[in-house]
Amino acid sequence: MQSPDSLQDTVLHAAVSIVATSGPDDVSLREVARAAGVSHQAPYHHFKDREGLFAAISEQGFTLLADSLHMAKSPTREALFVAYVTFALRHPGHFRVMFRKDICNLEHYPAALMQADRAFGALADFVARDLDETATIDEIRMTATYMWSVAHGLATLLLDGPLEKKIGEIADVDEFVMNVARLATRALH
Amino acid sequence: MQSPDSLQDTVLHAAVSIVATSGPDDVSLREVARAAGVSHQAPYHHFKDREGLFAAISEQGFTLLADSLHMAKSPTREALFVAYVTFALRHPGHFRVMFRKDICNLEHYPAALMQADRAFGALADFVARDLDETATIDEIRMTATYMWSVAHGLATLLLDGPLEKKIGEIADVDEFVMNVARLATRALH
DNA sequence: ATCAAAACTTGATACTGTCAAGTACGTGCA
DNA sequence: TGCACGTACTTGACAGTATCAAGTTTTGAT
Repeated sequence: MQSPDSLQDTVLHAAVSIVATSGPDDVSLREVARAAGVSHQAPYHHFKDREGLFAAISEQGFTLLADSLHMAKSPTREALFVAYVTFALRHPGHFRVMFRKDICNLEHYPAALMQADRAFGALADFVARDLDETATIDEIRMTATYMWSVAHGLATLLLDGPLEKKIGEIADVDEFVMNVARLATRALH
Repeated sequence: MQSPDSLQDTVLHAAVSIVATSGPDDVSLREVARAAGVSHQAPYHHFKDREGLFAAISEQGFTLLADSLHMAKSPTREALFVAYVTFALRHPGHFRVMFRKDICNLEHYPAALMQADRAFGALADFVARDLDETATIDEIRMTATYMWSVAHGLATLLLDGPLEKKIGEIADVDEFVMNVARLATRALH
């Protein structure tokens, strides 16, 4: 995207790029150091360890996602779906890390956790506004879980799953996502 | 589960167990070799390399999943959902590998791919039978994608995602899954 | 009994994350 | 000006890893 200046940005950018093309397992601190033209230990001054690097990617990713979801002013249900899936497809280098608790447990990174909560808050707020006032807490929670599941499932299946190879056959991916979104929202009254 | 006898089974079992508790990244061929009490190179006689080991896990997992989905004789829509999610929660050591294309590209493992197709075929067949005859190919494909997305999204969010920490609060996980399934199927007429 | 293949071992190489100890440099302060 | 100190970075070392190569043992069919 941009041309980063600080080593911190350079390393982060290189790592996201590797995740986007290969996956998190192929991110090596020594390789991003080489990519930045510095010694193998230089990145450790900006990230505590490998997990810290992934935490930074997660935080940036959830910030972008939360912004995307909040951006949709007076969104429709379909618009939220599409925003979620679109984020995943346009930022694979972030999305592939954000939910990988095994490589980065967000519980240990409050700043990242806050951005994650902000993203999920956008969905919860929408659902609370969208359902009529007779809805119980359980109904709201169930509905939010449902919406999130569809969007997350579709995003992961499109991005890395068996649907990926069929994307080529789909003329307009955005329209396909929108159609699934329309189908999904039919479950809500 | 069982007490495996052959080294191949022992190694496979140990790997699945590590994935279930820690994740695929913590699977080391040397560690499973140690667990089996053999030299660090012994596993290579049964699996071409690390990816081959994951392919074997995937094949076993998709076999189990396909069996589960086919097992549900004259299934309801909800039963299929529940079967999928239940499989993920009861076989995390398999499920966490089956969709990780970065550590194991099924395209290179025909036997595993066949089991995967068998699992997805179960869903596709059901959808084709479930929709009325006026449904177009696109509608069938869209519906199958939708159902799969909900089930897959819910499974991953429950297993590894932010919903996991809330599982404790959910009195009856099976009932919770069933309720989401009921909500999801309301989208289908 | 023999012989070839399968199952397994030992050894080496190149990579990784990370600890430990250094060096270079800018900035505030006396 | 000089000097102390923290930040950014380097060099070096260690243990762990996947995997190649080459050996040895075990086994099973003829």
